[in-house]
Amino acid sequence: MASRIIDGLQQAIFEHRLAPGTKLSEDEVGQIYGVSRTIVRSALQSLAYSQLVTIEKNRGAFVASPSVREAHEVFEARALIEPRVAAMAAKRFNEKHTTKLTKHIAAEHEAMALGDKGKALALSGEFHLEIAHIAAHDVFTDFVQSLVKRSSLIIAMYWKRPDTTCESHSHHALMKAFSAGDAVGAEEVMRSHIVDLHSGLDLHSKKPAQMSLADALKP
Amino acid sequence: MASRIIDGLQQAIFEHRLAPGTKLSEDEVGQIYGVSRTIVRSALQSLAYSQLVTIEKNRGAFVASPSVREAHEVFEARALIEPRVAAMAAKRFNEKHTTKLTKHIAAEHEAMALGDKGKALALSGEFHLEIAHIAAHDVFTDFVQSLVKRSSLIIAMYWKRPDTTCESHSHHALMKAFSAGDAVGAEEVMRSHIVDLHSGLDLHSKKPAQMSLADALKP
DNA sequence: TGTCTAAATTTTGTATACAATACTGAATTG
DNA sequence: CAATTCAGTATTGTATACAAAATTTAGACA
Repeated sequence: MASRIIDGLQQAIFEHRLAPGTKLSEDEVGQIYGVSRTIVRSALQSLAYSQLVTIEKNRGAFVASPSVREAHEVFEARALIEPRVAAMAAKRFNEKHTTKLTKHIAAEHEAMALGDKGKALALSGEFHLEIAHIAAHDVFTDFVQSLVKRSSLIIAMYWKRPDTTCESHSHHALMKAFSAGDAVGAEEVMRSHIVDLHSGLDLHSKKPAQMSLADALKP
Repeated sequence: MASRIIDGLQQAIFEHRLAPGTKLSEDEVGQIYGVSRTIVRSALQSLAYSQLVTIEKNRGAFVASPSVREAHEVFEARALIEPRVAAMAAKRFNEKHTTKLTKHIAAEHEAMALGDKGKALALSGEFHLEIAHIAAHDVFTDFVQSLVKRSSLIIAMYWKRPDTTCESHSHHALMKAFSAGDAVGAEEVMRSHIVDLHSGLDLHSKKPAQMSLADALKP
């Protein structure tokens, strides 16, 4: 099944084990996962839809290397959509959601304490996706999922301070607004949280390092 | 190339020549377009990604049949995103855009006058997409494109009055706001235009006709 | 008749084979 | 020595072949 390959590549991209620009040869990927190119092609096509991979005709697939401009756009989109989603979630929030999100925040803390940056980043993204699920709006959920995935790659590329993840505070504040059923508050907290994330990026560097070159140094 | 098949199927879906629920057999589609199943599968996967087709494991692909709920969600999303896009477009608007949109509106009028409902619907969707291009925000443009496509299918299924298309007035008002560089005005016109479209749907019917049954009557 | 079962058929899922295109590098030439 | 051409190699694009699953059909039985 292709989903195993999609997940594997996604994870590797988010954790920067596959650097932006890296060539994803169909044969190579197929041998690693023990499947034929047919499946790999399907997986790569799927990853291309979610913009984590770029496919060039007759040249193959590469790990995406989002531009500074694209990074801005993704966070502008999040700043428009997610506050609305948070407001919707606040209106539907109940006890079950509390326990689920609480666990999530705890897991984030733990990952951060252990210094597992990759896992912390993944969990932080899942938190936003979980909120969309609570809002129970499939169209917005799809958008948020897409934006969160792209953000994971963008953060992996452009995050200013490799040490800090600095998220948990906002997530706690969101929880509070949800518990109080405060839609307006949740909306505002979410907006400023997204703006924070956006401003935590270093989007002034001339160009993202073209990793395919770095890769070329290897042999 | 798969794009020919994607376009062909899309057009057929929008124009209701392929009814929601219709089975899209890989072999059948492949023979029609003179390509192998490989290409057809790729095309169907692409259409599934844009939600115009539903793929069920081991059962195949079917023309999507968006639910009433999905219809509401799509237009709610449009009502959030497109006004913002319109405001951005208003700020970047110039002469070249005027001529392009004017032509577009004329074409819509013509199609409507000729009673070509399918073409009028397609042009109306393209108008919204054109605005997104003017706004020059790739992320929002992708979202608008996706939403417009889904809207085309939804309108084909749920539109109240088969005769009226009733759009051109709003499109003209949008043009006016753009020309004046009036971002706030454009935003508001767009919002009410989307709400109009939304309320032009008949979303009270118990269930969309399951066309696969109607199809079964054929032989 | 109507329903259940099982073989036969069709259709999708996956792997492989062949074709077309792009990449690599050595030989050649200015 | 730089640039260029032209094989040879490697990789992607597409078609086909085989495997697995679902659907259909036929027949048995009540």
